[in-house]
Amino acid sequence: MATQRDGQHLQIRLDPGSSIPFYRQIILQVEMAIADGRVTTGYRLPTVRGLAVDLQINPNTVAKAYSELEIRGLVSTQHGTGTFIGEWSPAPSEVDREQLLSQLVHEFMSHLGSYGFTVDDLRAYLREESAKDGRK
Amino acid sequence: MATQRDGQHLQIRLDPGSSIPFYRQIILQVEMAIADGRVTTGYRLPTVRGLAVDLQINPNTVAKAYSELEIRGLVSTQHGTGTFIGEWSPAPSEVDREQLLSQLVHEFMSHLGSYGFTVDDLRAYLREESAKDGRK
Amino acid sequence: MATQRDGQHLQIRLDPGSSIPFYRQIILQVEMAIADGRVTTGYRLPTVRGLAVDLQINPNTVAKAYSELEIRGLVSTQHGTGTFIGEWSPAPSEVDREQLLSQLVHEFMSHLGSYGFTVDDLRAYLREESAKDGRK
Amino acid sequence: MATQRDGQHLQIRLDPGSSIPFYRQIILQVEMAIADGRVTTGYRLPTVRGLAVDLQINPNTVAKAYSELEIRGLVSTQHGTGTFIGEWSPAPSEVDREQLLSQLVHEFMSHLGSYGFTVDDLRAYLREESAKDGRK
DNA sequence: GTGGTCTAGACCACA
DNA sequence: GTGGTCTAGACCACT
Repeated sequence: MATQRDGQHLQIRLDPGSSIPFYRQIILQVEMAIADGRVTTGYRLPTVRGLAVDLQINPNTVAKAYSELEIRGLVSTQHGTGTFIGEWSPAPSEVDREQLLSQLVHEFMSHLGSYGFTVDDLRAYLREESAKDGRK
Repeated sequence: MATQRDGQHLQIRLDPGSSIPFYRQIILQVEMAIADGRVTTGYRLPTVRGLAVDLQINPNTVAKAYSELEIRGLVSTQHGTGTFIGEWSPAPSEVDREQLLSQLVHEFMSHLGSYGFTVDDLRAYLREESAKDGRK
Repeated sequence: MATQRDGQHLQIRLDPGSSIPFYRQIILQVEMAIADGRVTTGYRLPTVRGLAVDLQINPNTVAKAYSELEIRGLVSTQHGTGTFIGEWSPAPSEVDREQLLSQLVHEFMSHLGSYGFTVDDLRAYLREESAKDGRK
Repeated sequence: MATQRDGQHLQIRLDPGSSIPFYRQIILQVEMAIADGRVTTGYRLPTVRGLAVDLQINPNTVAKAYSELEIRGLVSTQHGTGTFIGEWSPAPSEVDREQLLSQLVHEFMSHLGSYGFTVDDLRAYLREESAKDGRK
């Protein structure tokens, strides 16, 4: 098990071949790490320069990613100290959240419909994804 | 009544929020409609101008989409008559469909994320929905 | 009255002497224009390059400001078309909003207290500000 | 009991969200406490280390603040004894106080803005509150 | 022409 | 050492 600890917390990797821009790949990976609970409030992200060297990209690109994360309230940055995972914004009532989710999903389904996908396609896809994650 | 199921065939809808450009959204929706048989050889696509007005976008954008569809051989344009689904319409591969679905889902998840929802919230929601539907 | 129409909608000006960075000055002025109702949903902001020339600053700086506004959901940008004032995000219930405002104000007052300011100082300040605006 | 009103004299609190750096927040709060007489000549400030622990910040930051206060002649440091409010403590001018208040309010408004509140919402709220207090 | 991304590099302020 | 701001300039994709 110990051999598996690597990249357990937050190991950012870029796919230069992807059409997703670098800064967005970083954002997505940080978001995922938060969603998965791999990192939580107070966790310190790699420094802008450090990550830039690691990924062999320009520091500005990392900074742009961190900056967007901060605007969204996912991380908070302390000048001269570093960038940290923030607290989750206070959740509205559970009922409201459920309603909101329902609305968002329905909008999305109508959108998927334009491409000929059905709810079952979505379910199947999520099932596969979850299977893949399990194998990893 | 059956003649009136127009919207069932090809109802193009754009998502301005998506990172997929308009012209590509149009292409994908036409492709997918061909793929699952909602439209077949000889079906007449909406006119460039008509669709542009409908979608409230620049006619050039529609034209670009149609043009690319023609290059790929999926549709053929009859000057002064309209644009029609071609005779030999190679359906997009399952892999392409899966990729598209994947991209759409990931974008949606990122969207959900900004409201603080996780993949698991989505899974849970779909599970509940499916349970409800079962009961009905 | 007609002589007063200038800069009525959105006239952005930078104060190079201010300690507030350029991109933030732009953000603040757009926010103000929205808050004042000088611009509303659908209003098209100056182009990135155009504004940069006007203000004699680097286009990237304008882009950074617009980008933050977009992340916050205040504007929405359409690639190749421009940047537009967005719709207001759907408001939660009035009661919740009132509670939220109350909480925020109380936090702020406690903060002001550390500097020796009182609620009355705040009231007086706002009164002056409103007087100034009226004069303009 | 009167000897226990400690927090009344000088209770320093930091706002990590503010754009005002920590060291400056400390300086301003000490200045303002002097200005409105909450602390006077001979009052002993918290120790550098003690305050750093309290505020959970780097001692260097507290030291920097105290050092600047000493340069301005507002406090004097007695090696091995502590830091004390000086004998001649020029109070910050009214203009400075107004500027500070202005900055704090503007920052707060920007904060409120991200929740969709406007200056007018704030005004309305304060008006209501004042009405309520009057009734009490 | 529009915005988006990325680089290189400079200078500043905070801890 | 940390992050923040700004410039200059290149290249790309969308309308």
